[in-house]
Amino acid sequence: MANDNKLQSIIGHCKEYGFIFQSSEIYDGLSAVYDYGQYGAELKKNIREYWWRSMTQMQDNIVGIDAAIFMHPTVWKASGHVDNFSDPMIDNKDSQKRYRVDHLIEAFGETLDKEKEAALLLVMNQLLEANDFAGLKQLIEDNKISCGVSGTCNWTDVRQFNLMFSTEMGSVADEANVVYLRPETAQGIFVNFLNVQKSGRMKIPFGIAQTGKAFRNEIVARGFIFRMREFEQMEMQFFVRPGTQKEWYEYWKETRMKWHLSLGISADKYKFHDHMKLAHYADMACDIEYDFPMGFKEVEGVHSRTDFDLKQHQQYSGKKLTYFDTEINQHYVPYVIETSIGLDRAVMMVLSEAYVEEDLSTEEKQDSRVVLKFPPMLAPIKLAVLPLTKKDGLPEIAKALIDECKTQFRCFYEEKDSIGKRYRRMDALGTPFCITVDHQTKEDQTVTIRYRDSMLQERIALADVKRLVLEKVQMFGN
RNA sequence: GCGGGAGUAGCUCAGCUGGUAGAGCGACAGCCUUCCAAGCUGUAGGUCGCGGGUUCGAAUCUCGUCUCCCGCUCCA
Repeated sequence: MANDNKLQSIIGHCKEYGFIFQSSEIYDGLSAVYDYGQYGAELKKNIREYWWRSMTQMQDNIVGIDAAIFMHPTVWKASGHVDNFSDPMIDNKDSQKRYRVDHLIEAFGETLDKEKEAALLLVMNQLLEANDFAGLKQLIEDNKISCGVSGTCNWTDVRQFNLMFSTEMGSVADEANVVYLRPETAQGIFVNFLNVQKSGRMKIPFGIAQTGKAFRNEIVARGFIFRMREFEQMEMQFFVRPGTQKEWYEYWKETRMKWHLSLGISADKYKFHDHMKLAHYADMACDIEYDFPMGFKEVEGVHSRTDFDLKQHQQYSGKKLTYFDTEINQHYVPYVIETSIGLDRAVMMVLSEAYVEEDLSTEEKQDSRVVLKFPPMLAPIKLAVLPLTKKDGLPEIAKALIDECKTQFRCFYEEKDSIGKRYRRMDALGTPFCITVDHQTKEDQTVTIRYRDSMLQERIALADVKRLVLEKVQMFGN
């Protein structure tokens, strides 16, 4: 319950302080679509940047690309999304339970003997292939398949939910011009596999990374920015020699977990969730789950995708997508290990982790603050410079310091209200460092630096500010 | 999609046995010149989510709709 309140508080805080707004709010909003505000955009950009540099700059054998959202429609036939990304569903009217039709029938099949089960599944698959929804409903009714909750056979019609958005390309809106908004970014990498490998003279094992928007027409999209219809993925496809996928899968599981821990988040907030039921392309798969305010939920997936995708594209395009491995003198279609993290989920994770309501009450008075304890490298604003008063030349000194620092990192200037109030405002935005310029600054060129998390203050030389902050906000220290 | 809850100022909410809106905080301007919010003065800001109905009159009653939250469901 307290966690429900925490999610509410975070959502409210995000809106009030310019991190995340609902899309089209003045028109009542658009369901499950959100906009990033002035600070949210900075935060998101910083997380993306940290991921990008971790996965490209810091790696010897991974390069980044930026593929288009639109792709040839056949891509999605080859990937299996046209056929598998839409699930026929049926509801039981009495229990209000919804089932995927294939799951419902398969579960019933397991109660039959082997022969009958096989016959049932054969019929089901034929009907699924033909998109014969009436036939599927008939099949359910003929077999008197009942709802596990209500026990009745009072079913709605079978309905289709296609999770891909589509639109038309070109001026003529006919069937031939339908294009999809990509439901995942991965295919942009697979179709460019040879382009990158050849032009970059890449040798296996190597990886291709990219970040970008993807779109899914979720039936129910909820949980703030956890499940949105338009979202951003950050993913990397690592191409390996067939047979070595197991070791690389383990390698990337571990490497990606280290990345998460490098955000300063403790290990007990994470767990791996191995997939028992694998997607059609995978031979091993797991999720990295983070303990969100609403419980452990997937933030990242690590999948061993085998050679499924490249083989499919090879088949559908008629183009060879093989690699010649000079070490073993062999042509082969590489196997792929995928790491795929939702950027918006990462934002939500970082926000959940950072958001703290602190009770600062003393015997004399009640006091509290809301503080976002972002890792400094991710904070939207790195440094606030605050003149203690707005006269006696203090603002001039403060502004000169800002001018000195703003080429390197985001700064914020504020002279209104009491110094304590300004500190608290910066806490609410997650600014890790505040510099206060006072009268003593004019005497000895020192200022007060105040730390967000500890609220401690110390006197440092004005000339050292830029270097000190730069050291603390860099992404990769020594 | 089903069930439950909610929508009034930037935020938290009051007003809801019908008579066209208030508080606290916040914001802005000024005073104070203060090293951890809540000192003083002043100002701005709301067709009460949207649409229809009942009524002389609707924030209030009623119907519809949109959005958000929770649970179920779903989730490559």
